[in-house]
Amino acid sequence: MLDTVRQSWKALVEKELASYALTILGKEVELPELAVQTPPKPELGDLAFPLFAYAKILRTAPPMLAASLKERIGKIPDRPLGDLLVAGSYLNIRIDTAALATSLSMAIEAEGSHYGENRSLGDKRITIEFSCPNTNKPLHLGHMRNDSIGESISAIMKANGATVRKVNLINDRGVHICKSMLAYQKFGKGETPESTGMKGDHFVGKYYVKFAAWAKEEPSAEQQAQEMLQRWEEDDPVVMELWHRMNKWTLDGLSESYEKMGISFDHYYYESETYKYGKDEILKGLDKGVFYREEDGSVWVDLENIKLDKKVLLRKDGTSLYMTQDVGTAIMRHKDWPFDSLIYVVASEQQYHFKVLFHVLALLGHTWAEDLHHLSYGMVNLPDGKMKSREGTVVDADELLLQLTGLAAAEIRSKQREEQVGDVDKTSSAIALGALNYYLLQVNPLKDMIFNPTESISFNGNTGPYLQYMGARISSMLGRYESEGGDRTKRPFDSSLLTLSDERELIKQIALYPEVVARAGAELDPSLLCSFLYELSRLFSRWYHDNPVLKAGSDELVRARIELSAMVMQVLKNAFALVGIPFLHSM
RNA sequence: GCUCUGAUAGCUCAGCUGGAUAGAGCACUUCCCUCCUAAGGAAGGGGUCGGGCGUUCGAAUCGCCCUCGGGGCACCA
Repeated sequence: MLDTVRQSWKALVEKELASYALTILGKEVELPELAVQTPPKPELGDLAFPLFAYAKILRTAPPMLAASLKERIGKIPDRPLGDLLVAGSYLNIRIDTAALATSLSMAIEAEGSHYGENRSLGDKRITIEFSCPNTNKPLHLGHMRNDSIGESISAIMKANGATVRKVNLINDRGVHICKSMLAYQKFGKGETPESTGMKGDHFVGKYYVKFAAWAKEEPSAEQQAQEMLQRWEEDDPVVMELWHRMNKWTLDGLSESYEKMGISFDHYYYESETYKYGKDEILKGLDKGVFYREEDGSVWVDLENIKLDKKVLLRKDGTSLYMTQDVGTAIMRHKDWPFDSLIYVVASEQQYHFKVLFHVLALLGHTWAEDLHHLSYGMVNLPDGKMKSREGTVVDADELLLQLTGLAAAEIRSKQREEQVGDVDKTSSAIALGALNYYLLQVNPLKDMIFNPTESISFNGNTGPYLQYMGARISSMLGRYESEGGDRTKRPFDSSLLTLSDERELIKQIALYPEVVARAGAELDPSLLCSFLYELSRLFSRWYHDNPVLKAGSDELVRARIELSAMVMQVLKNAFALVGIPFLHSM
């Protein structure tokens, strides 16, 4: 909505520049495109057009040019509403925020939870793969970053008009899975998650750790695990029974974690079912002549034209590899649910793998291979270095969430807010989740991030709970307004009363929201929404601290400020939904 | 060796399709609850934007070189 205003001013200034050029030079000239910027301070207006670039061509000093343009445009009778300002070498515009507020209010009223969405992705069908845990241990912080990003990007793509299918590929086979099975067989003594009261994934994880300890003393441990894998591949009934049982334990545990973290999927794939896929596809490529066979029987792809090396696609014994599987699963997924685009949310260490994978799929002639994306995210490190499972520095997901929830509950109690909050457990879980998602999504996905436990459990400053607090404050304010007989659906309201600098800033920020949604989608970057949210909350916070809303004086001013607050709340709600922050009416 | 990626305040991060005195949060020093929830607000100190050269009227932002950090380059996943 802000963009419409911006574009109409830009077109107008460009037109006047051209006409000015004609007057000065007596002929038409090609002028550089006009840049539209935001002035650094509110006093300088809302839009800025730097004029440096025209000085030479028009033989006019930029401040002079700004003054001329101001005069010319000022005379145009049907120009857009707003004031023109000359600020040094810039021509600035103070837009008519009252008019903007009126149209925003109508738009938000009409669109509600859909305000900010767009149809830029049309009805594009996008499959998004994320999470993809192993079934031998519980989730840790690294998974949480993956899950937060995956869930958020899915929501963002939907908000940009796409139809999204979220898929999870469970890594439930392989030698690492056999390790926990083997350790359980040797040391488990028949205990179960039920008998020990442990969550299934933690229970299985315990045996994975146990295997590592045991392998230090028993040299044949690794080999025994390999043998078990062999038996698994041969469908040995004893191994299969154990495998089914232990996988169920882990998956039940993971489901519980997902549920708590607000993560869900439209479809689960299991590597035990997909790991043999892909072989036929590779052979098809061989027939087509896009791959080649070495003398020893292995199948390769030459990646010279994308400036990479050669890559094996099938072993000499004809068996599959990681790459083979991924080729197979991509094709199978497309058969299951024909997509236009596929996004993999996978750590940045696999960039090479995906470059090759996408190229191989293109070589096989799949048209959809042109729209494959690796949403690569950086590692999560701790202040004193990397997380290392061997050194026990891994931050466990369930534990962290539990700790955060406990702290939130303690905060509610210390403020004696139990009564207003109602369900303390539910509210503290929501606060914990908001804190965690915001902390993880705040950083640009591409970058490595440092997870500071002390900072992450703080609810002050630039945090999820700060945002939730602003939402809750507005909610209770609106509640009071209505309980005191106010009617906030009554329209129109007098937007011309919103003249304070902070009010103008808030109106612009609200108007900016749809653009942020679009950009977050285009750049696959939820952190843009986090920055936006923080800025919106900070503006609101400052404004309502200094300016009474319910006690503003006149009914009209109260009504106008209530409307502004309600708009902020709706935008907070909508944006929260895209970054996994639960909206709270009270906290 | 080849390649991708990063370096901004003591710490964690924004800003990077070039533009006006480089912004937040935390931490530190002050101040503000007879007033809609102080999970808040205000003020202050703190920066040669890793270094150099270049392009430009103008560079944290673009290009080249260098330094340092992280990843990747398996018939592992």
